[in-house]
Amino acid sequence: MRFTLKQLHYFVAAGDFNSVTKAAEALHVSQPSISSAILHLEEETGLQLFVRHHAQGLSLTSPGRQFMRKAKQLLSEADGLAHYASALGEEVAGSIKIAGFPTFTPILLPGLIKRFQGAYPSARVQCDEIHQKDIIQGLSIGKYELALTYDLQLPAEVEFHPLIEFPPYAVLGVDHPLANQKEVSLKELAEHPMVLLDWPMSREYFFSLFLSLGLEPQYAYEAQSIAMVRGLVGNGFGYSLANTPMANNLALDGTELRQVPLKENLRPLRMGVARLSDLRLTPVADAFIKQLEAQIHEMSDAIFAANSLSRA
Amino acid sequence: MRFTLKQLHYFVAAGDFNSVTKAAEALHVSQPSISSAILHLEEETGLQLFVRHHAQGLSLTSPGRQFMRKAKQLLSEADGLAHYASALGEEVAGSIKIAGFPTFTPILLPGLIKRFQGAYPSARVQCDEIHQKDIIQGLSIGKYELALTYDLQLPAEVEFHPLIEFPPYAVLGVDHPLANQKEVSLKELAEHPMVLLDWPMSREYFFSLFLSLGLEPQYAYEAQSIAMVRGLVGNGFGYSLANTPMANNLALDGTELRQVPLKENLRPLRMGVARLSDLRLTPVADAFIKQLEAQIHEMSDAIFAANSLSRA
DNA sequence: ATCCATGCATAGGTTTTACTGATTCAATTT
DNA sequence: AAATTGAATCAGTAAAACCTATGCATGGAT
Repeated sequence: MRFTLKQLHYFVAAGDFNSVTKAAEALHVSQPSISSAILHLEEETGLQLFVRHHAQGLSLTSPGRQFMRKAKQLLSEADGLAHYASALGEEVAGSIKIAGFPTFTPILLPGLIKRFQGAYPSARVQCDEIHQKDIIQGLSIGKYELALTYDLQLPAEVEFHPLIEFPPYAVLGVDHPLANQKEVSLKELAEHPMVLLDWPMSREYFFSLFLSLGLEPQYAYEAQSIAMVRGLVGNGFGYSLANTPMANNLALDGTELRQVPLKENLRPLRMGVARLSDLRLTPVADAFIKQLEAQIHEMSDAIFAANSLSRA
Repeated sequence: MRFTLKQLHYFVAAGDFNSVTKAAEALHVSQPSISSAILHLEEETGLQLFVRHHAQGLSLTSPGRQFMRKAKQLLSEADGLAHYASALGEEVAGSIKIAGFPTFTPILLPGLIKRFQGAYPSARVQCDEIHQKDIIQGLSIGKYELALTYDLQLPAEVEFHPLIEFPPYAVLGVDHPLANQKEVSLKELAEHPMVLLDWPMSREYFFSLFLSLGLEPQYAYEAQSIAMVRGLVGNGFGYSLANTPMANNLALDGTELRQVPLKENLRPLRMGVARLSDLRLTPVADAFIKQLEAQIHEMSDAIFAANSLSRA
């Protein structure tokens, strides 16, 4: 870098006033400061920027005027950067990049993002749907400012704020022998074939539920997506277990599903916001968390209503 | 200004390398220099730009990444300004603003500008047609880098390079009693009414020609433009005097004119390039002068040919 | 014509900032 | 446990930015 923003600033002021002295007064610095900034720029660019008039200031040369036009532009862009930075630090503006665990993200986030961007139009949300290991990795290298996930396998440097608990429930095809019960026990289910959501953390969690009661599930199918699990269950391949409440009881192929609560009081999953504990949050992130809490609050009512319906 | 380009540069390097130490090596400065630049920017913007990882460098936070994007942009624009300045100083680029005396400017410049911009496509010429007083004023305040004018009334700080001499000649309507002579003397002309080009410097110059022979012209009309002078002469209001050779012997209204040389050996006008003596010329200006000299050279041949024709 | 005022440039000295080498501190790897 | 990595901190120094005072050339007033 062969010049500083300060030098450009001094030069531009002198050019605007056609006077070193007036520029110095306006900028509250001494006259030699302005003078030397100009001299430095002239030296550096090899251009004669001003014609000096004895005892009556100076005036821009033709190249001086051309250089000044561009210099002003650069200064205003530098100013823009300063404003941009302070906006990032003080206002709800800019973008936030977050990670979401893939089970509930498609249910929770679309409405939340809509709500958030309605409240803060100059903010943007970008969410990656990824698994716990990548969430933790992404948080710790600062790739994501926040993550929406379960409090499982989180290391010490990640801070977790729980928002809602999801107890596990059974998902059954309408033709399943247990589909019409008000409740069903894991013990009963263990007799039947199960469709497993074969995801890193989910797999162990569901297995642990059976294990805690001394049971062992029979896997009929290990599917890689929730849509596939629901399709398989809808087509009678077996029951499945889930935590994330879903407001839709049709699989993608239109087959019908039942959500049935479990008799046993099993360890629920706690969903919440995870963040790096020593990372200062931006205003966007703070605002996003607030909107998230409100959204969860409203949704738990809706979920409760939906659950009531499915029970009826 | 709350940050310097250097700080941004250091920060961006650290962001690119995800390492303070690597950035320091790359920029050939010490590691604390980079560190403090980052700290300063974080302090100044109020943003946490990096997440520090013990013993394994650092990584950009989400706001850090956003800030870095803009910072890189600003740096590249600063670089652009540096290049722009050095182009102005070293290449034939940018624009040149010149002044031209209004008599010959419309004859000389259109072709010259065409030629010049053909040779240097990234250069622009802007010419004001103004009178001597404004030319001198404009040169001395650096408004014009060059002026094409006569060497009359030029102050000491203006340097003049003569290019061509224009002897005065008579302009007559075809029906003028003296129109068919090969040559005409001022003495003869002084008996007839004259159409005067009533311009500051021209007025005195033409008068001085008569004065030098102890004559006095009779002004029939004092016109404010060359077009008007030619129209009046063409319509028989009187003769006129001119220096600037013109390749067209029709007035704007189509009436015909004759150019007749003067018998007396009168002081010609010297046309040339004027510039402020202590103003360093840009490469554009230098190139323009060269093109001008070539143009004048070619045109004097053409003018000579035209004059011969008018004599025949 | 002389004197004063104007305004940029320069000089000398001081304060501020920037930079470096050495060290510390925390975590990671061996 | 020891060695290594890599950022932060510290203290000393070099550089730069800045200010006051002065010089110098000119324009305008008396």
